[in-house]
Amino acid sequence: MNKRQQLIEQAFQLFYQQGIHAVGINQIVRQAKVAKKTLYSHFESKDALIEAVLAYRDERFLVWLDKRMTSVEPGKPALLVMFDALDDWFNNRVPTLANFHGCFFINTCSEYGNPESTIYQLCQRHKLRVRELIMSHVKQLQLNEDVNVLTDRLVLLKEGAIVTAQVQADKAAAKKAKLIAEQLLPDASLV
Amino acid sequence: MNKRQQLIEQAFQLFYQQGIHAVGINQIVRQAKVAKKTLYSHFESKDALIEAVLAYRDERFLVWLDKRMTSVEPGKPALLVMFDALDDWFNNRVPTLANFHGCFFINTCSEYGNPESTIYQLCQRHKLRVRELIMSHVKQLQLNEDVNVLTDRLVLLKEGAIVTAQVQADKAAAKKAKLIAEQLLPDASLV
DNA sequence: CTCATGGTAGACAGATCGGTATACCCATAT
DNA sequence: ATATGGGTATACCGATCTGTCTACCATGAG
Repeated sequence: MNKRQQLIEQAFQLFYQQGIHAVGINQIVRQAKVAKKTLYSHFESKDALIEAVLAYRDERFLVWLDKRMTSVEPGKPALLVMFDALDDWFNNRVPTLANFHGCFFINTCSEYGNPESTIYQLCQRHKLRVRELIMSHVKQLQLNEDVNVLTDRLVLLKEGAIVTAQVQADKAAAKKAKLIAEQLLPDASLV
Repeated sequence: MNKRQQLIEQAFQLFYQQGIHAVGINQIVRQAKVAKKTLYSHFESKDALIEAVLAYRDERFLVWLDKRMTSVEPGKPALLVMFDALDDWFNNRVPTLANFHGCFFINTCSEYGNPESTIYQLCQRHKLRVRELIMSHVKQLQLNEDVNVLTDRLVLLKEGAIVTAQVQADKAAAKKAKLIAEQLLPDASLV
């Protein structure tokens, strides 16, 4: 019973469902069944807790996506299965990621308008890490074209799908994005 | 000097740059140079003000986008110029829309997790209206394919570009999305 | 046994929140 | 001449926020 982890996980749940500013410290400690003093012995402020929550979610999300993408043949299948994974996420078939409420990092950036802030930059870093993961699979395609270009396009489709699934409540957004991705990826996965 | 409008515009500026929850009523009236009582004579609560701000931005954005898209030949050029318009927005070349801080409606949904709330639904409605605008131009293509499918794809690219420009600070996101859109749109704009 | 450690429960402090009330000002229309 | 409507400025209310402090409890090591 690691209190620190308990706090992080409970804080994430609340932040993700209701937004960070809308959730108070008292609510977190109450639901985590932890004394307020314990929270402040582990984290020096609410901001420090938020940063820990971002790191936790970053890790969770990347491990999950990496596992899904390496569970099939490398190259085109791996890139396409990413959209199947997103589809599972949007439709709440991934308990690890909690009930879908959009991308936690996009949401957090929306709440913290200032790009100079540590919190904002942690969100950017997460997106960069996801991009790196996708790019590593794009490289397996062994294309002549620029790897960055194709990576950017897939990332853009992914972000578009996430936001559409959230705001428009379009649970089929991942499937739609996948169809576009299929058009972007060359038929011969390995030359 | 319409005080009501003054309040809406100043509130929008602050909400858009800092997030709604992060901005207090006192800050709004101070910067709008309006007495607090005047605010509450025009709006019965902060939520009512937020709703008015959403309606204001909805109108502004749609008029702007509509003008841009009808300023060129209908069909494919109109759909592609949308991405040029987004590019201008992302790079702060559209004073009407204020300095780019992502999509105000996506940001607001991120802060108001509950899809049942009026505020959330106003955001959805805005996105639906933008979709309708895009679809009206897709129809001009006179395609055999399903109009909804192509519309959804263009919307997805648009959302992806907005989020990428915001979180990743990728100011070229619109140009990248445009290249994908060109690939999706048929060469012959009118059969 | 003793005592340090890490925990609980919750009162408290100081600031700020949304919203109301008071007191005053001033232009215009009757 | 005066009454009224819309505005200003600001004190105030109760609630809630982050963060601190006090007092107590349990457990395991020396």
